[in-house]
Amino acid sequence: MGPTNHRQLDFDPIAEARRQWQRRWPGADVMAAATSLIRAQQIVMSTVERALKPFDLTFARYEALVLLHFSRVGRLPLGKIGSRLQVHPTSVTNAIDRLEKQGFVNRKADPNDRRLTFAEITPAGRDVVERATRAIQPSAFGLGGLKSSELSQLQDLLLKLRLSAGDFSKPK
Amino acid sequence: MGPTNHRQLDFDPIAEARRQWQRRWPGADVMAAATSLIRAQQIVMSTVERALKPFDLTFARYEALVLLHFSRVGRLPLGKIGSRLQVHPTSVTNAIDRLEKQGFVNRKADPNDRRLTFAEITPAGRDVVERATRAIQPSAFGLGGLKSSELSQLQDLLLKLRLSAGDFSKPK
DNA sequence: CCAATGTCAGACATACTGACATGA
DNA sequence: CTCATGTCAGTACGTCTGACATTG
Repeated sequence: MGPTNHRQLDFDPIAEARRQWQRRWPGADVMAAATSLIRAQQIVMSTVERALKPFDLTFARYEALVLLHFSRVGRLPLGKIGSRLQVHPTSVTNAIDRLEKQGFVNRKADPNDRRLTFAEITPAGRDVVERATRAIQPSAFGLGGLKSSELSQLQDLLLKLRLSAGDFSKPK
Repeated sequence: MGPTNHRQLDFDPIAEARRQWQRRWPGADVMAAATSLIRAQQIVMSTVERALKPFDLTFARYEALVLLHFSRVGRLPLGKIGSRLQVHPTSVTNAIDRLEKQGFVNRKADPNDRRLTFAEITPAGRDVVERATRAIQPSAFGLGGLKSSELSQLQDLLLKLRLSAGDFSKPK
């Protein structure tokens, strides 16, 4: 997931691409913004994964653990995890398989609707989330270069983007 | 790569996560921004990949083709492609293998330094890039919801982020 | 001898498809 | 019957590690 360790370039490859793109095609600005977004995500992702590695967690599994940790009773049906995290059902099955092997969650059947499978976080699971989260903090998710005002500006823009793309429907 | 088709949520899962995070851990704002970034990237990525699918191109291979198309003589050493696109050497080998099988690039040895391998874009390659790019345009890379001023605001913030993370060294 | 470049094999992680069993 | 939920097998892709041959 994380991108690679590479010699640093001494120029902005995106600015360069934008220049070239502009010569032949429309939409150079959208392209540049999109590419920047992708790069930025790679930075964030690799920063977090580096911090999670000692705990043998990937970001996907960490996210699932956090979600369970936050849930009222420490358990959620797999389907709900998938829709919250926007991942494919089979990916959820896979992630939970892994977490179960690691002893961080258990599977439990729902007595009421026996089609459902709950994933329930274990004490060991709660423990790693806490420790992993502490390990992530100093890296600031790779966003340490932004001021607090810039962070919220960024969030606003991304929210607008997500809303327009139908990431979720208008709350209230 | 694109994330999944899912029932739309009727609330913002990130806002919800931020609320919960804030109760127990510091850095809720950074977390929310980072998560938003990841989601936004998924939107952009899946939009582009959807548009590229008819051409049997992935985003990685499309990027490589664009890079070659933009290059002076239509050819670059594999290593250069890797550092520009920030991908692992083996990923480059892999992508070029694919593109070669598709007839979009050829490999050529460098007569001067025989350690180097050039990837050279073919006429068929130039043709798909052109067509694929036209196919992407209407989707605006998933960024159609942002005004032009917002796009450049976003770009500025991401540039700041990339610079602070050492994505490349100060130009000029 | 040492460094750089590209390739290969093997291991993972995620995503997607299609099929399926279970149960509401 | 149908629909929903989760699982499984199989496929594809990209990333990474470690080893290697070639060449400068």
